[in-house]
Amino acid sequence: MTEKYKRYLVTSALPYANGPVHIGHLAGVYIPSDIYVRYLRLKGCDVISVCGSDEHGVPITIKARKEGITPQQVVDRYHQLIKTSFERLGISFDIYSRTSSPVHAETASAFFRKLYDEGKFIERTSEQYYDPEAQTFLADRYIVGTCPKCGNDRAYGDQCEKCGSTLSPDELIEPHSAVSGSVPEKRMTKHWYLPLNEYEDFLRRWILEGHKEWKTNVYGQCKSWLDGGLQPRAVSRDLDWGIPVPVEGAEGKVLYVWFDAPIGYISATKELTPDWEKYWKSEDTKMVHFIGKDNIVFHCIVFPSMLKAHGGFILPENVPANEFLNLEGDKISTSRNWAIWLHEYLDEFPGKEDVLRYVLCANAPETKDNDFTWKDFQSRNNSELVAVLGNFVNRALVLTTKYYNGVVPAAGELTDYDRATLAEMAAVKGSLENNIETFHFREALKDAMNIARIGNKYLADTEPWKVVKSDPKRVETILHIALQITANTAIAIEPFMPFAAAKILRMLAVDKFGWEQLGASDLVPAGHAIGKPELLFEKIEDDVIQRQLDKLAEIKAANLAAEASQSVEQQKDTVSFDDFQKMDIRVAKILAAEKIAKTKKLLKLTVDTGIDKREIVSGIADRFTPEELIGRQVLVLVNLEPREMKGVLSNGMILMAEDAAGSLRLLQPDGEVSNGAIVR
RNA sequence: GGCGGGAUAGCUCAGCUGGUUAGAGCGCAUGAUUCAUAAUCAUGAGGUCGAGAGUUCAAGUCUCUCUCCCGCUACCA
Repeated sequence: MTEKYKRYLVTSALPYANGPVHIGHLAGVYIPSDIYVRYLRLKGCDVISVCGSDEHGVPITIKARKEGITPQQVVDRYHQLIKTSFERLGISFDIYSRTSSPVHAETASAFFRKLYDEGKFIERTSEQYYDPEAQTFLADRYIVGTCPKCGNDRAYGDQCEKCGSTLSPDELIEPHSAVSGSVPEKRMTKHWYLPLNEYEDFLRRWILEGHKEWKTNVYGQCKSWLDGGLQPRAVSRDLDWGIPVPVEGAEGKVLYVWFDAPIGYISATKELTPDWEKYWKSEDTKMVHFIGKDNIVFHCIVFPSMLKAHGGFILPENVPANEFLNLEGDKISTSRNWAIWLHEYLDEFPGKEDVLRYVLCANAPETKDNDFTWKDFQSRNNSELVAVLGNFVNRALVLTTKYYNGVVPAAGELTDYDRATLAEMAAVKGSLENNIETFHFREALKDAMNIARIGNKYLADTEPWKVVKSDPKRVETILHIALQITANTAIAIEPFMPFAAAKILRMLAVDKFGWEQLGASDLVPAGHAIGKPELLFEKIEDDVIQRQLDKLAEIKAANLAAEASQSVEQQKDTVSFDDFQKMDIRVAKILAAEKIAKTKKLLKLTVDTGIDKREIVSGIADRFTPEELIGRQVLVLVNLEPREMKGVLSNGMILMAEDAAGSLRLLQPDGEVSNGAIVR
């Protein structure tokens, strides 16, 4: 399968430079991509691995504003941190660039301009929120208000971070600008859109017919989008942080971050090599995008459409997207600090880069979301890395040192068992290659570890420590073979654990091998002096793990405390008695309740308000069943402006009490009163 | 509600185009062993393959219905 391609271009999702990298990013994207790339390099393939920081977009400007620094300062900080953390973990990008680089600005700008000039965009004018005081348009993120769902008074126009619900700015209660605090108004603004719908046929043929081999999660998601019909997507935004739209009269507009970010792969390649075009424009290049599942649509639908619209570029041959990694049973969350940050791990576990690489690969969320636990981390280190891999290498080296003073003995006549063992070792290669090339890295890692298992079994079966007393000549052969297996182990684990591989080579006092030598039984020649044996991995004791668990427990406690302190909202502005009197709240009885079809949360309630019998729509179906509501008396705001939802007219609002934890309660008179009783 | 993914031994996961007694690693039990970081090796116990129905000579593997988890999405006054 590799003959068809002369070279490889491997991209890894650009980390967003508003925070450090955590284990979820690593397991999902960077470890798999690095394994793939290291494997190809070891094979001698022409391969480049490109990545960089994604440094534009609204969240970065918000973070900057919050901290009172410039967006550039924010991205400088995280770019540096991310770049060095990757290096320390041995992630071997050929280039780690950034989207604020001049080359990128030029590349993205030219890309846009070409599509613009060729009429590949459509222009649309629409209403957007505008801050009259700061004289700027406001992205949804920049509009702050009270969440209609949970009452959080710091919800953003696109999402409430407290209850997690997705919002639009129109839904916010008392919306105001995060920039100036003024009340936003709507103004007309012009933007450019990429008409994805025009690429539907091409995408269908290319993905649904041409790439059935893609992972089921990727293929399924693409199919879902294509079947749903694609819409034109805006490629520009009103913002002052980003790459200016290179069109006359587009002042104050920048390229939308999703448009500019993937072009970052191209610019990074340009920065890496003047030969960049052969990687991007030559049909005999195999391009592979490593991403997380949140990025599937961009990399399979949007970016390919961009490339197609531009013309001249190749398309990805595969997009191996992983699912998400959880941490100790809970979703990893940057804002809640529920994560293991790479830079912290590197500081706290010096010399254990490979342990993290190993565990994250062995437990990678390849087919479904997975859970990282410290206990599993410890167990994999102690009973797999130490006991199987480290132990085997140590046994072979120590025996050689002990019996032959560190000089590799010559092999005599091989027994059938020797030959069978060597054959078994050589057979690993095929399976290992196949698994890596089809992106089954968990299985591939097992294959690599198998070589050490074969070695342990070989030593246990041949018992050199016993035979040395009766047949010292035979032991020379045994250890010669054990050392060959050791050298093979170093080759096989290199893509996964480069540090350990290098250490084995150092202890064997040999140069790096090529991938094609895997399976060979003449890697370490007789008479060669090996180095001093050292431990490859060390045991991790309970107290180390406990410390990490304690740390997480503290974070959890801190989060709970923070939630509790926020749980009681501040009192709202005073209202006049007149205003209060305008609200007509009555006791009403729920006569009927039924779920509205095609919604998850909406209930259609028929209530007797005393005044009349009317229908009210309420979004509480996930908390209450119709049965438990019928017959109950509740409080209803009866003179609320009617509103239609899902085709049902809602005449009023059921009043409920909800606390910060999201617990929802009906309000009910403490005894039966007649319907229509006034609440005041 | 719509769409996508997942549900297989105590735990983490393999099981390709349906075909002999359902596999691996860890954990557990028993035995062997002591070169090795109490590390290894062998053997074994453990599963009505989420539930139900169907197609078939034959289903973990195909079809339908349902349940539960995880995403995305939807007009949650």
